[in-house]
Amino acid sequence: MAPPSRVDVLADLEARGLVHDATDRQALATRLAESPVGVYCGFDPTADSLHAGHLLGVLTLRRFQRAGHRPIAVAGGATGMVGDPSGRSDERNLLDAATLRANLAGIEAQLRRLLDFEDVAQPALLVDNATWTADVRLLDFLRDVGKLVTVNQMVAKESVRSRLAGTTGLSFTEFSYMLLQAHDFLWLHEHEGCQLQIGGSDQWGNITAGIDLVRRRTGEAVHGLTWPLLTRADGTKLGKTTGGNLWLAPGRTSPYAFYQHWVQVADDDVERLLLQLTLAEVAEVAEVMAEHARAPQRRVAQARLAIEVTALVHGRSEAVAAEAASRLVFGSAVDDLPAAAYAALESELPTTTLSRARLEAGLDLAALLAETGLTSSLGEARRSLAQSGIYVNGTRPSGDAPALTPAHLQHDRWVLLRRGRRHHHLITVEP
RNA sequence: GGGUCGGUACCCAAGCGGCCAAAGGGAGCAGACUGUAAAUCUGCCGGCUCAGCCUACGGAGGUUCGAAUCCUCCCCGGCCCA
Repeated sequence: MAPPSRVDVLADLEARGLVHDATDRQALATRLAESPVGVYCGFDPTADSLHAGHLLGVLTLRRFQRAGHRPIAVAGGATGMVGDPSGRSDERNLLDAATLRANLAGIEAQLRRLLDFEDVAQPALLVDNATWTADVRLLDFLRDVGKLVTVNQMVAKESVRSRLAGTTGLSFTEFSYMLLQAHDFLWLHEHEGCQLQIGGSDQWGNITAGIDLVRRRTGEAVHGLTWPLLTRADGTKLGKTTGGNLWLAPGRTSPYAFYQHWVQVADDDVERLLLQLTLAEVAEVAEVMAEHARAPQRRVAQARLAIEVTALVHGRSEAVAAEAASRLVFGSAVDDLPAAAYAALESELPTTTLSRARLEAGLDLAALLAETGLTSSLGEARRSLAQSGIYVNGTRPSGDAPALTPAHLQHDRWVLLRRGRRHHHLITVEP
């Protein structure tokens, strides 16, 4: 099925539940129909990798691109120096220049892989707002930008208001963030033909600040659109794992762990995630959901979500490998896997290599669990053991101080450890 | 600058000289039930060489047999006044 045309993007976004707020929808629709427009979304380098939350921005840019518009991804080399107060209850710590540079390089590389720069009609554009901001002189900025914005308007923005009302306060630096972002929109409008800024709903205030600035400076009407923040059905934040964020960088969150996160998504969330985090057409998602409804225990919707999102971020072959490993490990007969299966698991599961000598000497299982990181401490290892939460090759060990011995080796080489229902770790012994 | 209130474990939040590794809630983890879902019930939930010890209640000192709790100074934040 063909992606929506230039004209229907809006309707498609709405069908996916991706429109939280938009400026004059009629005017925006008209403008989108007229001719391709530049669409801008910013990504601030708060870490050296993007995380699951950023996927919405990336994908929405892609949706516009597929519909024939021009995506402009802005890496916030300038705004990242200041820190966006939106949606935060306390003051950010400023990043030092070296960290910022490293972060910027990290997310720029990811954006390059996630967006299409080859597309002949409307190749994506990736820019760093530091290129047009770094050399702006303070006095010029105050005269050209500051003069066009009243503090009254700024104070009225939700992001500022909540901080003024809260217990933490707001530094002038963060207060100014909005002006920088507004200035970005103005610059992109004047130099790159940008007509539309998109972002999460927490960006609404910053986006409208930019729209106002453009109107005052140029008299032209530009547009804004936000999507609802990515949350779970129960309202809690999505894209967080136990260890923190769900990162796109494979070094921080392995493709297998990334894949697993999406397979484990709740039924109540899976449809929305399919709509919002994959490029599958709306009608197709409906089909998947219908199949899922017929046999929810098969979890076809979650499986589809996981493979799609993982493929998007890590590439098809990584996604397929993660899926295959998942099937092996969550399949029924874990104690009867062929050697080839174990070999495949080595590159997917977190793995620890032990010397044969250590194993022959007899290894305290609790200590090993802590060593491998399957449990976060020795204490937790003992607790899990006592609570029957640990499995060796799919079987619960018995006894007060269970040990790992050569007898546990499968194919004379591997042991599969598991904590709870879904945390696996592979032990490999040198041949 | 003055006054005042506050800074407790991942988060919120009690404690206000010993019974405090610190109530309660949330999050998280495990078990039962399941479908790698939700809901529910149960247990756990700082670390360790684990009947004990160590680290911890913004920071540094001090009083005391003993301090998260009292005193001094400092740092950070809110509010009010200037």
